[in-house]
Amino acid sequence: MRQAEFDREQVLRSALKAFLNKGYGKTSMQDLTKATGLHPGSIYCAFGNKRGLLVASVEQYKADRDAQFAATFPSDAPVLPCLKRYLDELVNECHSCDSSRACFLVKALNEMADQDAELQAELSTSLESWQAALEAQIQRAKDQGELAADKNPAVLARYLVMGIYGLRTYAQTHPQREVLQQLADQLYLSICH
Amino acid sequence: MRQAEFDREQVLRSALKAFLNKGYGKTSMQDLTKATGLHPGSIYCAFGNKRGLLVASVEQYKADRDAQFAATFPSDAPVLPCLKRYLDELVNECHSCDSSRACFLVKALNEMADQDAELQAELSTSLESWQAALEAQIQRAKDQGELAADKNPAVLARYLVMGIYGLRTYAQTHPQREVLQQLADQLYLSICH
DNA sequence: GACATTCTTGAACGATCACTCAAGAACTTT
DNA sequence: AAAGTTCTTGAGTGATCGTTCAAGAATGTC
Repeated sequence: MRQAEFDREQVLRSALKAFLNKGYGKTSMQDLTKATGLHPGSIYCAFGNKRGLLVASVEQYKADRDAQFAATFPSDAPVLPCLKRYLDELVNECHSCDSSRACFLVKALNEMADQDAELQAELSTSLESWQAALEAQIQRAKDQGELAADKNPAVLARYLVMGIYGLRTYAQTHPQREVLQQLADQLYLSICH
Repeated sequence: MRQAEFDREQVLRSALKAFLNKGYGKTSMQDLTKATGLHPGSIYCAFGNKRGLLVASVEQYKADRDAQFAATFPSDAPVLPCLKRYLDELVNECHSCDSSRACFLVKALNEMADQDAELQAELSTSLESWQAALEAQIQRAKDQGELAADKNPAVLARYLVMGIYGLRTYAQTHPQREVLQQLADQLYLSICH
């Protein structure tokens, strides 16, 4: 017996970065071997093919984001300050130079949806569960009296998701911190009134 | 002398549709010859190369959108009803089956920005001038007393652009009319208070 | 109707792509 | 330390890509 020599999570994060930089279609296997340090044969042994590496990268991304989400919204804390911090972190991420301004799920969806129905379905349900998690937090805020009783959490969550999509897109032409921060603040106020 | 046999505008709209369907990278010249009815040589004669066809398509798209914008915002009409109608048309467009849910400018920007700085700059300025046109309308609404005097047109226009980006992205996973219409209405209210 | 000019046609080219596989390297077991 | 097993290596494969170009078709001029 002999164990594989690479760290799967690290490989997936490297691949993800490569995909984010160039997009799936224009990331060649050569790019991926350089980014991950793995040779073609190893990649095909571990992930089947290029698409398999993308799928695995998506899952890793999802897991990382879920962990980050849970850390930002502790279950015993007031919700609205956490939401504010969540948006501030989003602004930071969009402002930073590395090309993680776009959400990987949305970017993959935009590029692949027309040609890969299966992947589209998986990405859609991931985004759906993210929206559901936001909705649950808004519901909790309502239950705790942080939000007016006449608010509809489902509607607010949808609007919030739309706003975050828009913010990430806007950041691609306007990465200036002040602009993004102002937009995020307006979005926050739209939710809280 | 002999004139070219194809209608340039129609060719560009066909090419644009092909690019929108598959994305620039995955639209092959074979796809483009089929979509436009032109043979490779004719395309290269008229537009230089594949990228040239994209650039020309972008310009055609821009011109078409500008005309549509001018038609939606007549200079002698009240602004807010026009804005409402503008958003309703957007909902219609996102709801329709053909794959024009994404703005071509944004789609191209997302796919090409990292690899084509020149195109990125052109797309950015196009989007900028669109935002400026929206800002001018909002300013006019303010001047005509349709909006409160303490509103900042530049800030509102930015927020509106962000919201439209978000709506178009949201439509890619949720093309249902009711959902999109509700989001558009919320966005409209965020602008008008 | 014949010549000159321009446009159209589509087969062919080099480059690049995702992917394969047989040989060598490295680790575990005995 | 030697054998056995698994992982690693990277040159090679067929397919597809964007692009070219020389020959043929169609138009305008005399």
